[in-house]
Amino acid sequence: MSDKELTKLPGFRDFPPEDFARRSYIQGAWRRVAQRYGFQEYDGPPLESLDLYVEKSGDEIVGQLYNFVDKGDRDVALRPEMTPSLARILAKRSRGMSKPIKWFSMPQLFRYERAQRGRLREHFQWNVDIIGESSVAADAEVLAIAIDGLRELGLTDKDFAARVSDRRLLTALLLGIGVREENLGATFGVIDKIERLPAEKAEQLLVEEAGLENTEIEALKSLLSSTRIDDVTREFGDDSRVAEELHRFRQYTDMLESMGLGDFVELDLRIVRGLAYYTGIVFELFDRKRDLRAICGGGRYDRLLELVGGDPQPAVGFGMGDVVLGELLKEMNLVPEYERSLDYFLVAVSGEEYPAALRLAHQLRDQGHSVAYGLRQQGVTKQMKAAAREGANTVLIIGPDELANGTVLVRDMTSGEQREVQRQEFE
RNA sequence: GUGGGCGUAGCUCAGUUGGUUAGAGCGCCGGAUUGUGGUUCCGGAGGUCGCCGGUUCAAUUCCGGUCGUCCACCCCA
Repeated sequence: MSDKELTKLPGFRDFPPEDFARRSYIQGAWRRVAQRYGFQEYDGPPLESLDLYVEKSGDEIVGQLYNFVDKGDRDVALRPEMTPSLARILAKRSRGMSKPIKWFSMPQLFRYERAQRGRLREHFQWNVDIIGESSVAADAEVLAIAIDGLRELGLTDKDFAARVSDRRLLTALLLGIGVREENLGATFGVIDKIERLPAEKAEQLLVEEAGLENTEIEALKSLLSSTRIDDVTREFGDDSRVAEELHRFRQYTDMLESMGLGDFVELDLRIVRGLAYYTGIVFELFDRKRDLRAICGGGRYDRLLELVGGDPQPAVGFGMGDVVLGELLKEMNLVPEYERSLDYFLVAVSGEEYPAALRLAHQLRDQGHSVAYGLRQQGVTKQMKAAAREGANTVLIIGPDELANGTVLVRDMTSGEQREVQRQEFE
């Protein structure tokens, strides 16, 4: 051993069994829900070519890439998000696949930045995507899955909500209130962070960076404070392009309403999403108390497959990380207590019975039961303690008497009752 | 990347106004108990007081640096 202590890298997590159990609990819920919607699981490599991200994901992501040069002189990066990999995987083969393609994954993702609450250098993210379907029903399906993923973990509409918007709708609205086409990008940028800015600062940016006039700013403020589609329709719906976008957006929310998920969904035009590749409906899931960062974010990205060199395919999906979600679950007391559990624990009283115990243990294992026993010769007390520690439901005791009689003492560890049973009954 | 809090046993923490052998609870190991667990009792192991340097007769304690961690900011898939 070196005298220097080996520690884990900053921002990375260990998963001893208690923590691994929590991770499995979350991932199990994700997997069940995805399968319930008919989605197929896939994965890709954790290490990708740097090029996959530098032009497609936007500067924010590239600045936080966990990247390096490998021994083959290749510029590589640990994947910071899954969508580019998905696009790459599908780029070549999607042409021959029946549509829509409904895939999900739970990749471990990486970024290089200082760790803080809800953000580490590594996390697991549930990714769910529908490729090859431009209908708004696909958008609704994807949001429904995200919501159900949280419902599956015991969260309700009292705990979280989806804030939804549509970049196409927002574009039409901005053009409608007089924002010039060349200023759209900058305006989006300011809207994206408007919640985090003081009001004066936001207005200043809208004038200086987005080139907006005062009247436009007033209209924009009214827009962004709208939480009901009806209000937006009344105020801005005369514009034919806006009306068209509103129609689709209403279909979207109506579908979620029909599913019974209406109470989870709120219009919020301030949701833009930082990622460069989103093209349509976008959404984020937040805890109601707003203590935490976004639990989940997603939307439509119809251009991405084309950008990575594949066939153009409409696409919509989301990513949900395990770190923020884990904190919310802990806060809500929705993480089940970790317990070991075992069907049977065998006790050999004197050591003479060890061969018979091994034989019985293996018969039970062949039948599919979980079975353990002491791995060294110890007194019965010790073995019973071990049985309790491992969470045994039933202890099977074989001593000299049982060995002679061909029986086994069956002890129910919950009730404490025990009875003698012929060993053959377990065969 | 910037600023601040914190770093003492496996875990949660106490303590030392600078002074000999640094403590508790929980956990772990052993025993009470050579055919019976979860309770109880007794005993034990486990610490270079994060690391490096400075001040001092003497540093776990004061000072500086560094690393780690947490929080906030920047940013946010």
